[in-house]
Amino acid sequence: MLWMENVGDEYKNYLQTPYFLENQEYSWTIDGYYDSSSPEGAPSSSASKNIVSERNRRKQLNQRLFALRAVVPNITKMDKASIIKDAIDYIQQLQEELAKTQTEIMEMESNNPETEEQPPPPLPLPLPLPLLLGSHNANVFNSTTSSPIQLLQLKVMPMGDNTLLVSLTCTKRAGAMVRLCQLFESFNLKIITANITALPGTLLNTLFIEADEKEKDGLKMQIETAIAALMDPQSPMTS
Amino acid sequence: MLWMENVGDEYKNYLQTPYFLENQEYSWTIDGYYDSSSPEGAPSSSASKNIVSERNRRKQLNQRLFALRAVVPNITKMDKASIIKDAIDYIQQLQEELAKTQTEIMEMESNNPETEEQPPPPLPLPLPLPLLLGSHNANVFNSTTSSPIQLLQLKVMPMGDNTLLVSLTCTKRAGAMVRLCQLFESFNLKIITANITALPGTLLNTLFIEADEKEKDGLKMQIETAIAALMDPQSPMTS
DNA sequence: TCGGACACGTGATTC
DNA sequence: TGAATCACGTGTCCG
Repeated sequence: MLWMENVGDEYKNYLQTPYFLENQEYSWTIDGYYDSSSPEGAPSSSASKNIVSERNRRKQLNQRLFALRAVVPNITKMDKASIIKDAIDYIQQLQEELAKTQTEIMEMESNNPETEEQPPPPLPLPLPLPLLLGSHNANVFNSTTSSPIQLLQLKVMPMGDNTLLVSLTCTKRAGAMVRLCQLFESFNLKIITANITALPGTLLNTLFIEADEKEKDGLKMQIETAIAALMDPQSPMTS
Repeated sequence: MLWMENVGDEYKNYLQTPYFLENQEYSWTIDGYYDSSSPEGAPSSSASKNIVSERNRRKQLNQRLFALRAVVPNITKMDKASIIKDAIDYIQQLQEELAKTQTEIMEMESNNPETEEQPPPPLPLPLPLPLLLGSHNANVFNSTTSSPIQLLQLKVMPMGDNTLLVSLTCTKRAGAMVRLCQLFESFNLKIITANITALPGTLLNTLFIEADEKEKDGLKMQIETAIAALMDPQSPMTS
């Protein structure tokens, strides 16, 4: 806890009241640092304005940090830096798990296309996948993320020597590279070599995957469907 | 950017030299505050020890904050408080989506119990939902996420024609590519061309960035610190 | 006693 | 100017 106690002391005055009123007693003079100036009248000595401003800034920053700590489970140390670090790790865990579960859903859907004729009522409606991966939804500002990626070209070719060549071209959108990387990483493929090149307008992607003869067809299908799901439904390729 | 420039100024003294030596000139006497004590001999004036300590603490905290910003997409304002706030919102979005997808998986599985024909693959076993929000603790399976990325080589070189060349080599870890992409996308750089190549053990990254002469130094510093923050602290490069 | 973690007041900078 | 943000040095508390 250490510093939180002090923070608590600080918040005791703030959190309960929307705004702290009259903190003039709070800005007590340290050994008469500032008692001299400003005989009175205009109490804002313009220097102590900065003081209170800075105080509020620190307060807000600590509040936010506190809120962050509340959202992240398993905070080990209450250290400021540790809180941020734990948050980072946690975010990465969430991202990874999300990618995993989503690809899992995709696999299940592709394996059981008949799942659509189930009882309509409960059915939360198998979300359109592109929306899922790209989401962080309710994005007013985030139209970039949800802006569709257009698939320009996709080839998945067996190559002999137990390798599969994937060649992909698509339009470049904000977050496109991230989504592509997440997609392929979530596959848990044996990637021999992967290469992504971003040109001004487009994204080129080439990867060599290790797969024995039996796996190839399955993998090919899997990749194609996953990519198709990630891309714009109106894309020239997916139509 | 605002405050990052100052950070750059701060790092100018750190990143290039393992430790800044002889900061006695740096701890210049403010109107002769501390000039009196410690004639010499023991250079650690015990007061300036605190100064350097505090400096490092601030540095680390900013690094962490920067790393946090790298993990969260769609950072709007570079404000410290805003970074934390965006991170909080993002975490809540992730938690929500994860809960959705996992319940979806559970429903699908309960409807199609035969989908278990794939026990051998990773299949992380859909967690019981209540465990979801609270947990993510001590991930047995997820040691990959926390496995550190080691920075093997980093060069940021001005190139004339208003371009900056970034050449990066690091060890390949799960999520490494995703994190790298997020990092660079979050910069909002004018990327002329980017290229990521994944080899069995390592990750090669080359990008050309458009930046006029004035920006170059700032960008260079910014990138170096961001990368350093993303990488393993014990990495041979960051030491 | 030494070091780590913190809040504080201050000056600088930027818009 | 004026408000906002930051880094800095400092004193203090605690293990």
